[in-house]
Amino acid sequence: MLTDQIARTRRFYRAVTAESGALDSSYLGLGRPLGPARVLNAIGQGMEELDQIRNYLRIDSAQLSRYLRGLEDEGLVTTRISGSDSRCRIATLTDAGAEEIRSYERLSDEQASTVLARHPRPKALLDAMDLVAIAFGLDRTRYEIVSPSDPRAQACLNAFYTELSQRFERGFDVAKSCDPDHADMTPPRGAFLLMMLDRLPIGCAGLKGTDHGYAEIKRMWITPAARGMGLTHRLMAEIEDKARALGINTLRLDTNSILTEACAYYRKHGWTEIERFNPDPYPDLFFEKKL
Amino acid sequence: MLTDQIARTRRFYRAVTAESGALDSSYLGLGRPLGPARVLNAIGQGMEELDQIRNYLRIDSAQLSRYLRGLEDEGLVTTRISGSDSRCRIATLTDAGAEEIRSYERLSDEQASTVLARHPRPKALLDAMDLVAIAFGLDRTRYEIVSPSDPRAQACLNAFYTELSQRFERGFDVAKSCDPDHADMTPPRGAFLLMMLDRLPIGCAGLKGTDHGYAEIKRMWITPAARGMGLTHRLMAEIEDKARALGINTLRLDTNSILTEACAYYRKHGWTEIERFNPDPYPDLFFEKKL
DNA sequence: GATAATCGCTGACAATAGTCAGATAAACTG
DNA sequence: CAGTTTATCTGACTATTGTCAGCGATTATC
Repeated sequence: MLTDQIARTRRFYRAVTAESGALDSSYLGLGRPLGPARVLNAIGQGMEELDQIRNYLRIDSAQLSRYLRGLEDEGLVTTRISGSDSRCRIATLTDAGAEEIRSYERLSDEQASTVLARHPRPKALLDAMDLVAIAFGLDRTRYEIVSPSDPRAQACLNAFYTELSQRFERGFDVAKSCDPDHADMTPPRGAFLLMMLDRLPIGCAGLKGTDHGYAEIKRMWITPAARGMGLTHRLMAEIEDKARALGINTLRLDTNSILTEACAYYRKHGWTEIERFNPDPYPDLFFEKKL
Repeated sequence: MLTDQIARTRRFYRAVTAESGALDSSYLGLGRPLGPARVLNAIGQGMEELDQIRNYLRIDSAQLSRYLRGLEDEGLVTTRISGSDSRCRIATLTDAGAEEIRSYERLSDEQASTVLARHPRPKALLDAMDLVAIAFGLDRTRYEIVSPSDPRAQACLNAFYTELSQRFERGFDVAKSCDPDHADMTPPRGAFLLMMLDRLPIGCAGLKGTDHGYAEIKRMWITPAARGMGLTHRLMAEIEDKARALGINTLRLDTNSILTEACAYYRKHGWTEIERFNPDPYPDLFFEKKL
């Protein structure tokens, strides 16, 4: 049975490497050799320090130097000396470079939508791709502090509310819940944290400042495809760090005993159950943690 | 929402290309440049005609020639002139070549099991990988006629029986069903057909010869990850071809009205409902088709 | 403030991959 | 059987990628 699982995994690898042959060559669709194209693309993804680019693309310093000079000659990239350490250099796209990146993006988008369009069950395929992408990308997650009204934050929140309304017997209506003021979840009073993989959010958590000597954790959510992989712990650790950085030393949160995984997590990780501290109708369990 | 789907698809691509960088270099783990390694591997996969190899690897004729000569010099491959067309050549692995392939296989197996071992929900990951692999590999399906006792056939049949026992209200017990004699599903009386993707079966169908002027289609099954993509039709077309080749001109089958997708398919594709023609307790619908 | 370490650059190669124009032999076509 | 097509191979290049040693300039270390 294990050999069967290995065979399935290898079949997957074969399928995607066969498929992504087409993807790799789309880099080349721009009529540029792979090396410089990858560098241009890395810069377009926001990588600036040469060190970072070298590390990501795993190319030699001499190689990168030559690629960069080539891209500079073509007027796609400029480099300047870093302010903080004048040994280091920073690469930036010129307008022409940015335009070239955009055309690459368009091409990739087209390819992606072709893949989806060709499939009779795009939703199932997307879910499967999410699971795989998250499984493989766990080490590349990043955090971002955004406004609670950021569209990516809103997307997470909507998914969260939808899930609550399905899990709670009597449904869930945000309007009836204590929806935190945006100001309370914005620095310096609080924060709203997104966990990102590539450019998509896979989880969120809100830190709501109060005037009562503690802050609350609100709207803690991880996308279903990413559950069971210890991401909750990472996200909580990250938001606790943020809280400490804001000078907060007591955290509270409310939850519902229906959300068994969450409750188990809190009990196991230094949270202690306390008395109800707000009138919100949905929660029935309340926790506190000293930082 | 569509842009979101595209972003998810592209995240998937990024994840697997980042991941399969490791995979690609495992080719190189053998200490051989990518080109010759790919050729060696293609031959190891059973590709023999140079034309076929060139086509699969998309490499130039001159290039392949040189790679082959290099592999010959190393004693990993021999080439001989094809019997049917002496312009063509056939490449075969030597023992040393086969051993090198095996060490590559071991490496790939190890990598695959590492990926699985690292994941907290290997079953979900495997299901997702299957779905993706099948979606991407649809054009590479092959058919194979095997004995019904072949382990791959047995794996399909067990999956089929398990599914039936879940879908039928009173469960399913093969022993109580009319389990066809293996001889009836073996040429020249009949056949057992596997639909393969890479080296794994994704579906099966049995053709059971009888002495009553017709043959029966039995044990028609497609793996869940591959459903909704028109594979039933392909598999049915293939087995009808096989039936014709065996000189069969009337097909019958039995099914249960619970299996709504299957019934809808039969009605739509030239099958006409007929009276019960066997005493099997599980089916309640009977079809016939003239070829 | 001397010494060591780091960063990016250039030069000099070596290895690998891709391309094209014939050459040769075999097979197909009428 | 002459002419054409096909499959493979060789030679001659070019393009691309990978590697190493060493050079200035700058920064870290003691």
